[in-house]
Amino acid sequence: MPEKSRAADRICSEIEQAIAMGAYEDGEKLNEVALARQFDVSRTPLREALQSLQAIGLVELIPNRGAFVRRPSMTRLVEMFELMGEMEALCVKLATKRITPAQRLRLQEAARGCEEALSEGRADDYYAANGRLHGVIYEASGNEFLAEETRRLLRRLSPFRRRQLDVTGRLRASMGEHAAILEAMDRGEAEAAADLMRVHITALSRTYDQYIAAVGPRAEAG
Amino acid sequence: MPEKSRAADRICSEIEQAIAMGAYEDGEKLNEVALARQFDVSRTPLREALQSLQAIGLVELIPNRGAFVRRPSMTRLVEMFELMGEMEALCVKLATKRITPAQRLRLQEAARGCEEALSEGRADDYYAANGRLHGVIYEASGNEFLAEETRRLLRRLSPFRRRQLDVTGRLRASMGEHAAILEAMDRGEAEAAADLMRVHITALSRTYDQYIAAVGPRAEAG
DNA sequence: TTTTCTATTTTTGTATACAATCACGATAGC
DNA sequence: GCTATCGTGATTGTATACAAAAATAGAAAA
Repeated sequence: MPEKSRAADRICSEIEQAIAMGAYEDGEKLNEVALARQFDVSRTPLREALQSLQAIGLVELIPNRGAFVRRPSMTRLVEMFELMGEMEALCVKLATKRITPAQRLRLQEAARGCEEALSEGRADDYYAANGRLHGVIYEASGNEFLAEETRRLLRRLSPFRRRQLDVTGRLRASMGEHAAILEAMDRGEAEAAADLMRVHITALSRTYDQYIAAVGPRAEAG
Repeated sequence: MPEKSRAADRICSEIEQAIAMGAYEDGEKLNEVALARQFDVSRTPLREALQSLQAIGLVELIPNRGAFVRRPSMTRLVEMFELMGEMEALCVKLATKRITPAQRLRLQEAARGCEEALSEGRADDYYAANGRLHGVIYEASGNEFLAEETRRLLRRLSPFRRRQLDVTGRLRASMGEHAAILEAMDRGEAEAAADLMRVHITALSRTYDQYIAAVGPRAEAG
């Protein structure tokens, strides 16, 4: 697999990772030439990467001033999760009314995938199936724009995710919540399903809290 | 007022306007050198502008392929408004519980501003006060991230807005809806206030429909 | 000491040059 | 005739050079 083209993208990912790992202080200024030297590229692709990072919200670009790291505080992560929960809840609410038979099948398939992966203790498979399940719900909302924005927020939260934390007892509980959501959807109870999803995401958020508390506001990168 | 620095920003605004006005076909490829010549700049700031436009969702950048115009269809605009309505409704729901006394004062001030502007027939003042009113609600949600994302979506919708369309009878109706929302908030009825806001935004969306229908999928820029 | 202005240095923004990749058409093979 | 391969031109990605703006430091004045 060639991992070549688009230096800008590669740099963006690396810096994203570094910021999430706490390698930079919040508000810290990023020096373009220094970073360019560090990644062994010119300033051109580096500046592109900085713009991409701004789109993700990890840096703020101030004209004629430079790029400043915007590392989300714990408060902000909670805020982001509050919105994530509401958006997923909205997806479920709309999906309950709009889901197509084909989508319902894929939803059930994903749910089965979660069950099997969990019973066999395959964490990676569980996360994959879990991702499919949520993805189908976004799609079934019938609002492609909402689906895109939800995926975008998910991606924005992902660098701060630590899967291992889920592996305790949370995984099994998560399964049960999925089942409850799907049942509510089957009964056509949109609001109930939405509420369950909101709680489901909020519960997820707590594992992030633990991560943040563990890593702290300032941690070293590998 | 100096309108100088940051050619990239200027270009971005101009292209944004052009796309909104229908100067480009959806899916049309944007040639970098041609655009650079057109705006009399080099490719460097032009490419920055294209990235900014991608962040707004008006173009899609495909690696090694180029920039392609993504003009929202009527369907997509409706989808965007559906989400906008839900986000504003969420802001109201949270604000009902979390609003501070100071914010409540500013909310009432903005509402008064709307009334006065309307009674005096000053449309511009109305839009300004209306913007303040919604802005205070975003802020009062107590979720700064939600507020930012809502503002971002508002900005993303704004190029497709045509104020004149509101001036018919919609303006007065809008006022009444504001009043109803604020009253529900005062009574602490979060869900009711949220529902009112959702309807309020949806009603707004219909004026956009009219605009789209009038301008058509392909219109000429000024 | 504090402030303000200025000269210098640093850093950002833009233009240009070069390299890599893609699109397209011609040609060869089946 | 159809497909595949290759070569050429066009287009995107990156590096470098230059211009403009801001940060810094130092000196002069209050």
